[in-house]
Amino acid sequence: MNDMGTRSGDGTVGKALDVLDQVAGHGRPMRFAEVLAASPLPKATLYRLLQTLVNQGMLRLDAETGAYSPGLRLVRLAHMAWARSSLAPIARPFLDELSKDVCETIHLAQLDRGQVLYVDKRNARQPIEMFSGAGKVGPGYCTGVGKAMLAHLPDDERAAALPLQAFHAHTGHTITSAEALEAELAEIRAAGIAFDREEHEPGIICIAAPILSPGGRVMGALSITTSTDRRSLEDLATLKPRMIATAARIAEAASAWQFPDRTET
Amino acid sequence: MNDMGTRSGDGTVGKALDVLDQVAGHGRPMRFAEVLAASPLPKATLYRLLQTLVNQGMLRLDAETGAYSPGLRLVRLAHMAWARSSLAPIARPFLDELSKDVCETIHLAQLDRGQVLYVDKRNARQPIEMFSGAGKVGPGYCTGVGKAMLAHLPDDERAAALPLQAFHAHTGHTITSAEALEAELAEIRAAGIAFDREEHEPGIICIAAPILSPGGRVMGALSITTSTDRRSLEDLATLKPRMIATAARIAEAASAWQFPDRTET
DNA sequence: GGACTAGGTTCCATTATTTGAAACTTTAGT
DNA sequence: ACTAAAGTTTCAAATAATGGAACCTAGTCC
Repeated sequence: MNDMGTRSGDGTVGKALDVLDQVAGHGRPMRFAEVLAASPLPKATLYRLLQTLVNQGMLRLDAETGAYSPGLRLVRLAHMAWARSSLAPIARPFLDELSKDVCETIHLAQLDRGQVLYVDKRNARQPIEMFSGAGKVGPGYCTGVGKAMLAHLPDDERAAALPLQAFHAHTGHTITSAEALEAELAEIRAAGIAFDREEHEPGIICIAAPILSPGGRVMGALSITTSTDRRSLEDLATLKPRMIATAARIAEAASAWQFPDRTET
Repeated sequence: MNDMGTRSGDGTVGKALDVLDQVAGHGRPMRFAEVLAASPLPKATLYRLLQTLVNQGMLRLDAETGAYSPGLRLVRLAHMAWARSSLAPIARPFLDELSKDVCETIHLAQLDRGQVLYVDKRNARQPIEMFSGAGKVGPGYCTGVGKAMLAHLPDDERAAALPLQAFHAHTGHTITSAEALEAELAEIRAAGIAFDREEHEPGIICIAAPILSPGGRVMGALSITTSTDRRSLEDLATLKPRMIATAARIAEAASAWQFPDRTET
């Protein structure tokens, strides 16, 4: 519903993946007509595309209801992607430790096209909520992790990421312009830490630290979230050293995990 | 000019997904030349396909090393697929309970083209091993969950699934022919429960129950795994009532979760 | 230093694949 | 039985994919 100029249709494959996103992103199984209504593609084209995707196991077509839903092949790919391309497996022990330490919700996130992609999570209460946390996306401009990562992006990438932000005013505290965000990012860069001051949800605040490679590249970010009636921002700020330390240890572990190829300059 | 027996075939999209599988399935980032060597596609074609996949965020191309790895967009899709098309989110509380009850490894699995796809897992010791369990695939003919699911498949689907089995003799106990498997499946169907009698790994046994919809369709299976030096098969068998009960409750919860469409006949 | 080599990228005429309006079939509603 | 809507197939035209070969580029060897 926000910015339309999404992925430029990379030929047939692009279209197919768009359809996949469409169907997978929808909250429940979609009938053909529904998909058709939501897609710019003509009937016949869409039809064959869906057929192909089902054939490939990326979508599942329920014979009973004739509705499409994400296929199990995605779960398989999912595993591979998460296990190898995300910080989550590496960061897990550190998150566990931090979680035991401070009893608050913890997020581990990475940046994907200017958006925040949560790749792991620890809940205050529950031992662990598995996939339920991993894979979710959120806005970059009004979350702690988002701002922490954007702040430390190289100039050109940051310039590319800012126009992708929706700048929707979720609350009265939300930053709603690229200029204001740039200013905030500069502060965050200087401070080494980011805060979410009820910018996304009223009553919800967080402190976030970027995870930077030895070369200074942004690898991800982690955050501790709480609510204003449990803790104050000042209170959260006292966690800064622990967050920085944890972020550093994750970065170190991630670098060590690098394959014996060329490491960074 | 495609009379050579390509498995996928489905036009450009099929090829692209094959490449995706190839790269994601490989244990570590792949350089272009590596992918090329492992692919039947000509250089230029592969090159453009990879470009497209990177463009679409399904793969990531590390600028430093020029190596391809799974992209974060997959993680996003992953989440959706897992959250909506698998039993895992629904079954979680029941698995937790069962896990607390019996202190053994528990698996939740679904069937994907005759193969077992594990969608959730509880470890005996460790709190939870996250993705490390979900997304993995295993053989259908020599695992408890696999046999439990195959046993309750409708005749035509079972007939389609059996030829997909590898029937590799992992151990001396492995069932190595379709006929023998059919006989075992009939027994399992009658007993309502399946055992893995060291058929996959020596010393590893398990008891597995199918999760059947009210209409009798196979939705998945769950299993409790242990080793012969900790428990005997007879010992495991005493867990049967609890497994059946848990499976029934999961099935019920899953049915209740069905969207207000047409429910099963 | 120069020339060799392997990995990576681009060109472009050819060709297969995709396209989509429309016709057709099936399913659901009255 | 009739009608409307959803789903499926057809086929000529248009488009996008193809892949052999040329072309870079960076590293290596003599």
